[in-house]
Order: sequence, then C-alpha cells, then structure tokens
Amino acid sequence: MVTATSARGRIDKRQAILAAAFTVFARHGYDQAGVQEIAAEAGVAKPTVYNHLADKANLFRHAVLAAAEEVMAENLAIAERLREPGGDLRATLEDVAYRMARVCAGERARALRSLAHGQASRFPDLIDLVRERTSDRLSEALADRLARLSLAGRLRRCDPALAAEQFLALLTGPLEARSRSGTRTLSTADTRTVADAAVDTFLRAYRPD
Amino acid sequence: MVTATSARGRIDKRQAILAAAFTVFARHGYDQAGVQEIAAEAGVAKPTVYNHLADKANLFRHAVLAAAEEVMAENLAIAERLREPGGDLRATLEDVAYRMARVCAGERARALRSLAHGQASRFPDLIDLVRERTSDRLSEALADRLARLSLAGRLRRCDPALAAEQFLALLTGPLEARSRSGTRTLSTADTRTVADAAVDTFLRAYRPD
Amino acid sequence: MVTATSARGRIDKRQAILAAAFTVFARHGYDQAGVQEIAAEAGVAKPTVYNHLADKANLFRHAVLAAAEEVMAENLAIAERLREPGGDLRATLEDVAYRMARVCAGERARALRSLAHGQASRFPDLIDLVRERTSDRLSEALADRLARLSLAGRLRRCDPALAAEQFLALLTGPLEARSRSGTRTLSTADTRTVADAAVDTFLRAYRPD
Amino acid sequence: MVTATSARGRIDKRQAILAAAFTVFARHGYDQAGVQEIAAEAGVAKPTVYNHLADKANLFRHAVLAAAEEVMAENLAIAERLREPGGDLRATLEDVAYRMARVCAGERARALRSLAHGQASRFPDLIDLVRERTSDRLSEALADRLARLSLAGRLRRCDPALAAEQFLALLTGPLEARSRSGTRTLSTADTRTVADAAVDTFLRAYRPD
DNA sequence: TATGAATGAGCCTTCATTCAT
DNA sequence: TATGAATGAAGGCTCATTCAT
Repeated sequence: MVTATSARGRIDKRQAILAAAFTVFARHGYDQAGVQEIAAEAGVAKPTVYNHLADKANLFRHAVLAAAEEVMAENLAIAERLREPGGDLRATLEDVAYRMARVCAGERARALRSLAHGQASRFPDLIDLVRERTSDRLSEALADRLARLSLAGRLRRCDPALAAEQFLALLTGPLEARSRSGTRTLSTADTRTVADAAVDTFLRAYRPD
Repeated sequence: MVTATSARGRIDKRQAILAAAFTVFARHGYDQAGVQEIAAEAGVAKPTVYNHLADKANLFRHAVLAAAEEVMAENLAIAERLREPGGDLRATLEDVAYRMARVCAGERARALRSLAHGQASRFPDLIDLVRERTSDRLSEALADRLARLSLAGRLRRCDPALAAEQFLALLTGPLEARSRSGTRTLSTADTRTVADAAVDTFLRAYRPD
Repeated sequence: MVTATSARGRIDKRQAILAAAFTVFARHGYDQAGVQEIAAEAGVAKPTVYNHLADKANLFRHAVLAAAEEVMAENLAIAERLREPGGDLRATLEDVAYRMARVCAGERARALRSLAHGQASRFPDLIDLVRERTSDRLSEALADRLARLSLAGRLRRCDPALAAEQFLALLTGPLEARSRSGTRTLSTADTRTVADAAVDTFLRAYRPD
Repeated sequence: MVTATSARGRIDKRQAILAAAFTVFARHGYDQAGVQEIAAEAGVAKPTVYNHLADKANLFRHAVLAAAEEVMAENLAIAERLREPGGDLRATLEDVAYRMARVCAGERARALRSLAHGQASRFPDLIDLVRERTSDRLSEALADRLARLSLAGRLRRCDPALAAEQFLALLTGPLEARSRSGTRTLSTADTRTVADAAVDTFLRAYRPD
C-alpha cells in the first residue's frame, strides 16, 4: 500500500509540524519563536515547514486552531458526565468541576489563551475562535445539563446559560488567582479545594428554594 | 529656578516616554512595538528613549508597572465605598460591582493583563506584579469589607478571602465572556446586567442563614 | 517499434523543455526564471527537467544555443537572396534589408542578445556564440554577396567585410533606436522606411565611382 | 561649519554607495549582486545602504540613473567639438568619432546598456531613460551640428536626424562587432580604424553633390 | 542633554537540487 | 523514467542599540 503509506507519512509530518509549532509558540510567543526552532522540534528542515504551511502566520493559525480542537474535545467529554448525575449531586458536580479545572488550567488551554490574547492585534479573529472552543462550547454544554437539573427540581429555576457562566466563573476565577496566573502549578489537593468551594457556593445560590 | 524647571522637564519627558510606551505596547504587543514608534509617539528622538530608560526591556517593565500603579489606585478607591454600606446592601454591592467592572474590563487593565501574560516567558516576574496590582489588592480590600459585613451579620459567616475571590470571579468571569475577551466593548446596560447578576448570586450564596 | 517511439518521445520532451526554458528565460531573465515555472511551461515535473538537462546553467546554455541555431538558419536563408540580384539592385537590397530587419529586430533575436548580454559574467562564452550566430554569420554571408557585386562592377571596389558590417550597422542601428530598444514594436511601414534609408545611404557610399 | 561638514559627509556617503552599487551591479548583474557586497564596496554597513536607498530596486534605479547622467555629460561635451569644424572636415569628424567611440564603447556606457536591457522586465522604464541619455541625446546634439554643416554646404542636403542616426550606427555597430560585444577591449588603433571607416563611408554618402 | 546616522545580528523566505517511490 | 517531497544555502530586510555632534 504505497500510496497509503506515503499519504500517511505526509499527514504525520504535517501534524508533527503543527504540534512542534504549538510547543514552540507556547514556549516563546509568536514573535520570539523562530521557524528554525519549530522545524528542529518537528525533526524536519525549514523549507519543509514552508512546503506544508506557507507562512509563519499560517503556521500559527493552524497550530493554534488544531490545539483548540483538542481542548474542545476534552471539554465536551467532561460535560457529558452530568448527563447521569446520580444520587449525590454535589459529589457529581465536584467531580465535574475538578476535571474541568484540570483542563482549563492545563498547559494547553492556558497557552492557547495566552497566545491568542497576545496576538490579538495581528490575528484579530483568532481570539474568538479560541474562546469559542475553550470556553463557550463548554459553557453551552454545561448550560444544557444544568437546564435538565433545574427541570428535574434538583436546582432552582434559573437561566441555565447564566448559571453555567457563573459556575465556570466560580471555578476558573479562583483557579487563576491561586495558580498565580499559571506561574505556580496547582497541586491536586488545591485544585480539589477550589473545585469544592466553587460547587459549594454554586449550590447555595442555585439550590431549590 | 532653572534646575527645578529642567529637573521637572526631565521628569515630564520620562513620563511622556512611559505613557507613549504603554500606548504603543498595548497597540502592537512587545515584539511588534518599535522603539522608533514609541519615540515618535512621545515626541522625542530614539536615543532620548535610551538615555532615559536604557533598554527596550526596561522600558517595557517601567511602562507596565506605571500603568499597573494607576489601575491599583482606582481599584482601591472603589473598594472603599463598601466601608459605609448603608441600608440597602444589595444596592451598594451592585454599585461597587459596576464600578469594578468598569475598571477591570477597561482598556488599561485589559492591556496590562494581555501584555503581562503575553510576555510571561520573557518577563516571568511581571505577570505577578501586575496581577497583584490589578486583582489581588482589590481582592484583599474587598475581603476586608466583606469580613466586616459578615461580622455585622449582614452576610453569613464565611472565609472573607474566598468570598471576595468568588465575588470578583462572578463579576469578571461573565464580563470576559460577554465582551468576547475584549473584542466587543460592553454597553453600560450590559455591564450593569452582569454586575447585578453577580451580586444576586453572591447574595444568595452568602446571605445570612 | 516501442523503442523508437519512446526515443522519439524522449527527444520531443527534451525539446519541449528547451522551448519552455527559452520562453521563460526570455520572460523573466536568468535569475528570475524559476526551474519550477519552466517545468510547468513544459508540462513536466521539476525533476524531469533535471533528468534531461542536469543544471539550470546547462539548461540555459542549451536553450539559448538552440534558439540561436534557429535564428541563424533564418538569417542565412535571407542572405541567399542576393545571389541573384536581378536588374534592380536597389530594390533587391531593400527587400533583403527589410527581411533582415524583421529577423534581427524580432522577438527571438532580441531575447537572445538580451539574455546573452545580461549573463555575460556568468556565461562569458555565450555572448560570443550567440553573436556569431545572430550577426557574424549573417555578416559573412552578406560579405560574400557584396564581394560578388563589387567584382561584377555593381558596387565600387571595397573591403566586402567592412561593407557588410556597415550595411548591417546602417540597418540595425536605426532599428534599435526607432523601436526604442525593443520597447515599441515597429510597424511594417516603419521597418520599410528604416530599411530603405539604410540601403540609400549604403548605395551612395558604395556605388561604383 | 558643523552642519556643512556632516551634510557633506552624508552626501559623500550616499554617492559612495551609488558608485559602489553601480560597480557591483556591473560586475555581477542585478540578481547576482548582493547588497552585502555593495555595502562592503562602499565601506559601510548593510543597513546604511537601506537607510539611504530604501530598497535594492531603488538602489539599482538610482545607481543606474546616476551613471547615465555622467555618460550623458561626456557625450554632450564631445558633440560640441563639431561647432567649429575647422578647415579639414574629415579630420574633425574622425576626431569626434573616435572620442564618441571611446565613450560609447567604454565600460560605463556598456554596463549601463547591459544592466538596463537585462532588467527590462523588472524595470520597464529604465531602458528608455538610459537610452535617452546614452544615445538619443548624443544623436540629437549631433543632428544639430550636421544640420549646420549641411546648411554651410559642407554636407549635402539631408535629414539631419537620419544622418546623425546613421553616423552613430556606422560608428557603434562595427565597434560592437569588433569588440566582440565588449568581450575584447579594443586597442586605440583599432578604435581609430573603426572611427575612420565610419567617417569615410559617412562622407561618401553625405558629401555635397 | 538630545539627536541624526551607523551598525551587528538575526529572521523569514525562496530556490536549485536531490531522495524515495 | 517521472514525480512528490525534502533539503542546504543564501539573501533581503528590520530592529535594537551605539557613536559623534
């Protein structure tokens, strides 16, 4: 299967380049990252990078969007866990909150936001595309779950979109503060504490009347 | 008083340079901002910038920190308002929340975070210095006020630091989402809506038992 | 006759490449012409070009020399016309001059000189090879004819080589000026005018005493 | 006179750059000439070249045009010599022809034509600007002189523009051929021979009836 | 002190050329 | 044999930074 192999090889190489690009961009930022270094990280020669991705700008775009897709997939998988809340709602929410915290405060998600925000002037559209994938989609999925819970009487009646937004805010806000904006890596215990506190406050505010 | 005048003139020039630097850095980001453009914006020649501030890096540091100080001053003034809560606690909190929203989502604060985060690899300490001034200090001041309110029985007993953190999270989280990460400028009404929702949820969770 | 066919196909492909190369070189000059574009113009892939012609330099050489051969053939055919001058020498010379003008000011001959002159430093020999084929050979053939005419008493006694040289100079010099160095394409009428003037002056200078 | 000195220094540097540029372009052609080498030849650093002349293209333009101006000045000075023909017209013409030959076949004039022709596709206007200065202007000045000679009865009645054109053609055409397109440098004697032959033929064709 | 001019270093990009299929 | 993909080398251009005035 000659064609398959070489087509596959080509795809692999492209993805290796994108992965390397994301790594290097995350490490140094857009301007400081050299295409040279990206090529080295991907194990290819510089022109190969250009053969696959035209431009440094294009390379950035695709690397960032590819990473964003991955994060989105993780996020959506987590929100699914609320579909079967089980008897102990608090415990389930705490678990979900913890997992979301792991993803949202994780290195990839953080780098993603950092890169997109930092290059807002050069890539004005990217910031939105990234936020959509890292936050909005998650918020929407969460809103769906909360709406069901509200309907089932396990939460008070409310605007589910707002509730989801606030749930995530209660989670990620303190996360950001506690991790000192990503400077410190949070321990599992700390993350749990933050998640539990978020859930506690959320349940107090949204418990059925 | 020739000396005083020229010392004064010197100081003015330095501040003009710092202000210009912040403007330009905010406009283009660290790497993309040229010392040339900064000098032009400040109305001086390039070497003058170097005479006053040695380095591009140094220039960045000072420009960012100066802006951070300004933001901090604004933030602290606002928190003071909670010292005399008055009879209608909800109304007072809503007012405070709205004002904080204005500052935290304002252009300077946003640029500050954006620049600091974007250059985290080059200036690892800056991110903390900025967060301290834009968020932490505000959070601390707020915690002080909330502690008093709790003691006065107008809020339930709680960890005031956590309460402050969550209050700010409920405010700035949705703010970020609604402004599409600063892409859209929020109207006064939208800002108020966000502030009121934050206060509502906060009060539900922290009302006296 | 498989072998014959494929040998023929091979030759055809080689000539297609050479033709394409000349076209592209003429269009953009040596350095600016990309092997890529030449391959595309020839309808083959880049490595095929290298399979047939080793080098870009080699490609250039062969393309230029092939074109030069074609031009030479045309030129010699024209000079033959002077072998039977007929009764009206002036008319015959005018006809010959006109045809030579057409060729020498034609696109191929012009591109040929332009390319060879422009790459004199890189291909020091080419300029001579080309001039030989586009001018010298013509001049020699012409000298032969003029010698006969002189001997026959229809021109004064003279050095036929010099006479030929001057005949061509009187023709191509004004041609170059009038066409603004090839910038403007000369109309048939203009070309005729130039040819006639050249012949007139030539005959005045070389008429029998 | 501080200002004068530094302004003068700046001008000197600019002209040094232009001269170096012309030298290097003449040596290697446009594409093959590196800005690096030009800077080195001028004794400055690469960015200095860009400070003075923006672009490689711009540098080329100015270098070529500056050289063209110089050539034009030389040419016009020579034509002036025909203003006072003296008793021996042939001798005067021979002298003028010889001097013109020296200039037109000189290195600068040759490089000028070569560069302009070679880069016709990239700088379509340059070829005309150069021809104007190296040939047309000379032709016009010469026509003026020939008109006077014709009027004075020392040449037959004729179109002076055509006569000038043909005079130059008779001179430069053979010059080109004998120097093998600039490959060989002509000796003084050879140049004289060519000039004398041109004048002889010219006088035969244009002698008063 | 403030400035116009000069510099050294570095990066993106392209292209002729060669493998591997 | 013909090709898609990969590479090594090189060049234009920019920019932070420093002299000299």
